[in-house]
Amino acid sequence: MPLFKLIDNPSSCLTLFEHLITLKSVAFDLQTSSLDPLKARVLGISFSCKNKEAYYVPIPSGDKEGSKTLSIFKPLFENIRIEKVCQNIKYDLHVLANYGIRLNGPFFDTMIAHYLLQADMGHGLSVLAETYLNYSPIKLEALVGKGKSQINLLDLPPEKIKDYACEFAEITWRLKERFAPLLKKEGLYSLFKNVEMPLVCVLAKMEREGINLDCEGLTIFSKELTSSITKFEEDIYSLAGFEFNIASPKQLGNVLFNHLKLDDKAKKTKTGQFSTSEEVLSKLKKKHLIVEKILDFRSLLKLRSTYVNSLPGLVNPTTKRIHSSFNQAVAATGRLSSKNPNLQNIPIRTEKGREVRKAFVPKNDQYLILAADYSQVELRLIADLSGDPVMVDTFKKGLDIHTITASKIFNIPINEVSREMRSNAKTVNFGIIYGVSAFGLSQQSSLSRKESGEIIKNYFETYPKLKTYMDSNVAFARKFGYVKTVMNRKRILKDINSRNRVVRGHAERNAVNAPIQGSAADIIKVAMIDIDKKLEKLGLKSRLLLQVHDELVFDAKKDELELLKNLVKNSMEGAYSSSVPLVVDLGVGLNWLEAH
DNA sequence: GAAGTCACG
DNA sequence: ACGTACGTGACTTCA
Repeated sequence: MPLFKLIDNPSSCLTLFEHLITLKSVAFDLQTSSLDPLKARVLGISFSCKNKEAYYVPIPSGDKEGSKTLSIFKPLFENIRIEKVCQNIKYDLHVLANYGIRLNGPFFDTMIAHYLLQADMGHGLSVLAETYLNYSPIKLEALVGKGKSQINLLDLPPEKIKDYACEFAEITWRLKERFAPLLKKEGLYSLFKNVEMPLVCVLAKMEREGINLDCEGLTIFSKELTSSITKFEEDIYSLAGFEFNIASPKQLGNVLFNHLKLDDKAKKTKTGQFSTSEEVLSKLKKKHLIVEKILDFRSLLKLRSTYVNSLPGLVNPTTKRIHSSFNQAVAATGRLSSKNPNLQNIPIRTEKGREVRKAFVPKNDQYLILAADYSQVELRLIADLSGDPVMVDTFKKGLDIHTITASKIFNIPINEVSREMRSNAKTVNFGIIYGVSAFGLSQQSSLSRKESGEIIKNYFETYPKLKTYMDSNVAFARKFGYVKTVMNRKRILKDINSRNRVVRGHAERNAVNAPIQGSAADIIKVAMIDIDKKLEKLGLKSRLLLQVHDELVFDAKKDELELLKNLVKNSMEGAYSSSVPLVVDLGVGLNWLEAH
């Protein structure tokens, strides 16, 4: 039987603290009043630093006393010599920050450790315990119930929480013991120690900082959208001859293909329904006036529901800012993701969409928005990694890669490259990163399938080492079952030797794409850590707010602007030494759109 | 809760 | 003859 002990009086708290402070590493877990890290209060802390042993310290309710118990452990949390072992440490970082406690590293986050070991599996504590410790932990549900009758941990006495909380910390401890040697064995320890763990703090700061939103602007825009939407709705009903729910793909498909018979061999989705996707509808524009109206209607509806109407509701009433959360352990390639709200997919491609981006504004009139983005970072990386002399040369000379590509694949002088040619070349360049096929390229561009095939052939003749590089990635994956990035991040490709060619094809494209997308992710993470360190060291007021894969967004204090621009550019461009220069473009403005 | 669609890099 | 570009998250409909 494990030793799980309830520590519920001041003197035993002190004894526990005096023990823990002598250790090199401590696992802990917080029980809290809310899943929202910015408002959660601590109800209890469990500690473990030994197999089969853990302690649960309940925090009495009422802020004053809560702070008192927490303050006993504050020197432990802030000690920079004691490793803190947690499952999803960013959450604990936030909750302790709510009490003015700064949780200091070194950190060992078991969730992120496992993300590096097996990116495309789940990283929840119970899955990990089952997989690595052959043990099924008590479910939170067993304590608080589920659905409507779910209660808050607040309403449970400490004795009922003790076993659950102790177990959580003890499992976290044991997972660390498993994962630390595995990370070393797999060559992932440096990425873990020097990139992912320091990044946790940076992300926590970004989330806590939030970003300012111009809600009034959005309210006005929402009214505009609504009147356009109503107009389109009326037009669509009259063109169809009756009313229906345009937002229902099922009803829409019925109207377009059964009533109006716009296409005899209309594409179906995998469930047998008519597809009404933008891709399908775009090709039917010429057949009937209704089609374009539907496309416009849908794009406006999307803007209104996903952004214009919902973002203001996500402004935190206390801070008056939007606090997204950045997930460090979901994207299989090593990228971050953003949710609640997702600030990595704010519109920019259409005129109406850009109105949304305008609503992201500086903290106050002493600040501006600074946006810094890597120019074609993935193509530069593929040039670097393949060592293709033609592509490397193009970037070294600072030439426009898409124009040069067009000139070479269409075999015409640079100054005769048309807009359409450049655009097609750009599509091919992107296609390369994704693992092109003639079909895929023809879908994305104005080219036929045959033309696409020829262009891909030309492309690889132009950049011969790119083909070699892509093939070698696939061959590597076949042999070892994974591919890796410049910082040794791995992506396991279990289907790379599958007998099913669709499944295998997907894995093969991943073998090409993951090292590129993942390396770009590694590099911007290094830059973020470096920038954060410098902002801190110089005591600047400017703040990193968002990361959008190849872009960083800042609240830039006006009197720090020049300094900040230099600092950011240098950190980003210097985050990786490549045989081709990494180039960062900077933009400044009164909102996020202007900063581009 | 799955499916379809669409916003971004 | 097959199915077909990489990675995410959020909203609406509908069973």
